[in-house]
Formats: sequence, C-alpha cells, structure tokens
Amino acid sequence: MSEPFYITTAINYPNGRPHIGHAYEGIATDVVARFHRARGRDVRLITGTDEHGLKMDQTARKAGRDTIDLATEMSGYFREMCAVLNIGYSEFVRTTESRHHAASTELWKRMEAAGDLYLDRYEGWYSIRDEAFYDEGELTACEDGAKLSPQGTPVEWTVEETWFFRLSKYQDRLLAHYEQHPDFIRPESRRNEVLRFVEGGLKDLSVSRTSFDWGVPVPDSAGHVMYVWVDALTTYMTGVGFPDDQGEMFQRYWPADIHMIGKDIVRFHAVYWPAFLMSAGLALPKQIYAHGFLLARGGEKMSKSAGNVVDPMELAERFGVDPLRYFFMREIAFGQDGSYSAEAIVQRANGELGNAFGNLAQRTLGFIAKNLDGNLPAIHAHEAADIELLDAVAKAVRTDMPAAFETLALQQGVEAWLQACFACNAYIDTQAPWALRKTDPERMETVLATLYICIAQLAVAIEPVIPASSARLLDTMGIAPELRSYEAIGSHWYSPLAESGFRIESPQPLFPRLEMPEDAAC
RNA sequence: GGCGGAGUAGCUCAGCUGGUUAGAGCACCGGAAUCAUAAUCCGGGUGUCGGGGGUUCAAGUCCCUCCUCCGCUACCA
Repeated sequence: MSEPFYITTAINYPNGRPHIGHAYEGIATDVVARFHRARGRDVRLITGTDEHGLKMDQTARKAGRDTIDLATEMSGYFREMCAVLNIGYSEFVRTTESRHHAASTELWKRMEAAGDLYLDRYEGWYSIRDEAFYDEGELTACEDGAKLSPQGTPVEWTVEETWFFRLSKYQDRLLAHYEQHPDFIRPESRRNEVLRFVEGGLKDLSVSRTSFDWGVPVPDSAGHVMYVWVDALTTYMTGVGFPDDQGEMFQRYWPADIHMIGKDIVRFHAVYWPAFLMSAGLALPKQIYAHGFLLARGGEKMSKSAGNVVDPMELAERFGVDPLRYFFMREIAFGQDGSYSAEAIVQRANGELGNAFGNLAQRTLGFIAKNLDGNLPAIHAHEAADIELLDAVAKAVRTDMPAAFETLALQQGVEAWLQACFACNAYIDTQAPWALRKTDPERMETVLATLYICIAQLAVAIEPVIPASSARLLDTMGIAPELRSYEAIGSHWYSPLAESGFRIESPQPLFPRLEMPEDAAC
C-alpha cells in the first residue's frame, strides 16, 4: 500500500456562511492533497465545523431555534462550499457528533491521567464574545466607563470554577521540539513569532467553562464543558478514528503531515495543540502551515454595487470554479497575504488559462481533428527542437513543479508550468505545422505529435489546481486514468494510443473567455 | 516600548553567502504570423532598488540613522 499523507483544513466556526478566506484555505488544502495523490500517496483530507461555544448557542436562541438545528444548517453551507469548489474531503467532521464527543472525552481523560489538569478558581475579566479571559492591563475603557477587550468586545468581571491545563510545564519540551523540527511551524516568520511567545513564558490555560453548556461535557465534572479550542483541535483526531488509537485508520494516518491554518490561529495550533498531544502521549503533527489573508485590492470595501463580490460561491458562479482555483494558487505567494479583484481574476483566467494553455490545446487538437481526420499523427524522427521542447516540459512537469509543490511554494509551481506552456506556444509558431502541411507533411506530423505529448503532460501536471478542466481535456485526448500521474505521463504512451486507432473529436474551448467587469474598471 | 518583516519598472513581485550594462510576468510601444478562444510569436525597459550617511576596489545586497507600512508582543496609564 502506498505511503499515507494526512492533511487537514482548520475546523471552521460556522457563525456565518463561508467567506472567501474559507474558500481559499479549502482550495489550497485540496490542491496539496491532489498533488500528493498524483504523486502516488494515499491521501486523507479532513475538514469540518466547530459548532460549540456560547456564540452559536446565543445566535440560535435569538432566532428561537434549537442550537443543533442552526448548527446543522450552517455546517451545511460549508459542505456545499466544498462540493461547489471541488474540495475533495475524505470526511467532514462536526464537533457536535457523538464520535467527536468520544474523541474529546478520551483526550481529556488522558491529559487528566497525566496529571496535567487541575480545578481552580478563575477571577478576571471575561469576554463572552471572545470566550476568553483578559488581564486588567489588556482592557480599554470606553466613554460610558464600561471595559472593552483588545478586540473591542464587552467584558465582565467573572468568578468561575475552571479546569486548568498545565501548559507552563510544557514550555521546555515545546521549545525543544521547535528546535529539533525546524519545519514544524511554517512559514519562517510565524515560527519566529511562536518561538518568541513561548520563550517569554507560558501560563497555565483555562480549559473549561461553566457559564454555558453548549459543548463537550467535562468527564465527571458536572456543569463544566470543555473550552472550545480543546474540542475543536481534537477534530483532527476524530477524523482518523480516535479514540480507537489502535485502529487501522489512526495507525495509518496519525500524525497529520500538514495542518493547514490561517495565520490568526497559529498559537492554538503551534503551542496549545502540541502541548495537549504531548500530555496525552500522542505523536505531534509534522507541520503547521499558516497561510495569509486575502484582501480586496486597495483595501477597498467590498459591495455588490462596486462589483467586487466576496461570496466565494458567487465568484465561482461568475468566473468558474477552475479559474478561481487557478487564480488563488497563481496570484498569491502562498504563506503571504494577497489581494484579489474581479479584474485580476479575469486577467489571470483569460491571459494564462485561456490564452496560454487552453488556446494551445485548442489550436493543436483542432488542427489534428481538422487536417488529420482526428487520427493521431505518427512520429517520424525527432529533431533538436522537439527534444528541446520535450526536455523543457519534462523538467517543468516532473522536476520543478513537484519540487515547488512539495514545499508548498504553490505559486512557483504554477509559474514553472506556465513557462512550459509558453515554450509550447513558441515551438508551434516556430515550427508552423500549418505551413508544413503543404511542404513537409511528415515533419508536420512529428511536430503535432510532439505537441500532443507535451499538452498531455501539462494537463496532468496542473490537474491538482484545475481538476475538472484537466480531466475534461485528458478525456478528450484519450489519456487513460492510470496515465494521469506525474510519473506515468512521462512514459511512452503516445505511439500505442496513436496505433490503437483512437481518434480525437474536434475540441471545445476549455476556458471560455471572461468579460472584464465594466463597473470595477478604473 | 521590544522583537521581526516589508519598502526594487505603471501594477504584482524575484533578486542566495556584496562582483559584469538591476530581472520576470502583466500593462505599454513596434514588428511577424494567420493553425487557434481577436488567441500566438519576436523585439523594445519604461528604474535616483524608501531618504541620508558609512564600510569597500566594488552595495539593491553589509553597518548606522531617519521615514512609511505590516505582524507578534509588552507596558505605562
């Protein structure tokens, strides 16, 4: 059986419909998952929703609904987003599921058995909205004398009994782990932030609440539910069968290769989570990767009237799923913040997917369909120019792209692919098969065959980013499913296919031209 | 306040341990081609590398300083 690869998205809090940030993270995670699958790994991708906490409960009550009812509805929007954007999760985990309660309870018991949980009284300023305590010094006073948290939410003096986790005990072990595993937190800038934070000293963490009951009950401690982050993080284990830690699934996939998260929740994943796992005697994930945020270009406020829609579903509807996926991977340096706009999406989609790649396929395959009656031309003898192109494409597809994707340099990977597309266009213009048709038909056949091979390789290579479009093109080209991997598409499949009598249909454009939005131009 | 990152062509950015005339893509200008989704190809750099000072034979690259933006963190109150 092939080597396992386990990747997760952050577990989303469904207090609203998914926004563009959720879409971005989901797509990036899916691209990485598909990449590893195309490399032959046995991939498991877990996503889900974190439905506990006071906010969810309150929102439901205000609407006069059962909390679970609201959670189910909201969670559904996240599933729907995955379906529409082609985010292929292996399982979708909801924190309200009983299997997840079981996982969280087991984690809790293990931390307790390790002597890392103790009951104490907590007095301090508590923000219901943030579900967090703050020190006096962190607060600001507003005009009417009320106190506000650093996030600007109201706080009240609260005295409550709460379970604490001995986070302070793990400071040295965490630092040692960061030291021994330089890639545990990426990118580098986030790693440095975490290092400094932990070096500055860790306080024990309050990990239960008594002010509400919408959560996972703390075992044998009536009135307490687990702090949302304890159970939210546990989702990553629920997704591979925990608490059955001797089970085949957990044994096979745990620990995760990558937890993909946003830069705002680095601390929970890079400090609290590994400490919980150490306490419970479980292996730590190999990498926490914090991506950046998406901003509207120019920081401008988004509104439908301005034409820069933010709802990812609307973007997908308007521009197409694959163009949107391509845009995210191509435009933004993964790990850094990025900006998006309708103009930028249209420009990438038309200029690169449409013109450079789609049109390359269209002109080549169309030429074969029209002039050779769809019969794949024979290769007579390769000339230096052919070898040069084949080498350039092979390097991009089997060396540069995988190397970049392996380290999540997604933008560079796509860049390498695009350069190979450019090389094919330069080749077709230089060789001019339309002129060879009259002067040297055999040479024309070799040129077209060379391009056919290159296009198939390019389609396979970009499949993780634009899966539906690639599949459509490869179907048109008669490329068998087992050839659709980085390695296999480099084998000698062309002549057997040509000799099998396969005939190509006149192709339809892969990426219809998108209109530049009028109202957003400036 | 401390720590860290960033400031390079109209736009988005690349420039590792200092070393030939500072690069890429897009945009723009000129030309070629006409198989193709008016798509493609070739040529052209349009730049006080944030300001100032310094080290060096040589600095976008190192040092100092100032300005601006961002992230993390702290504190006064």
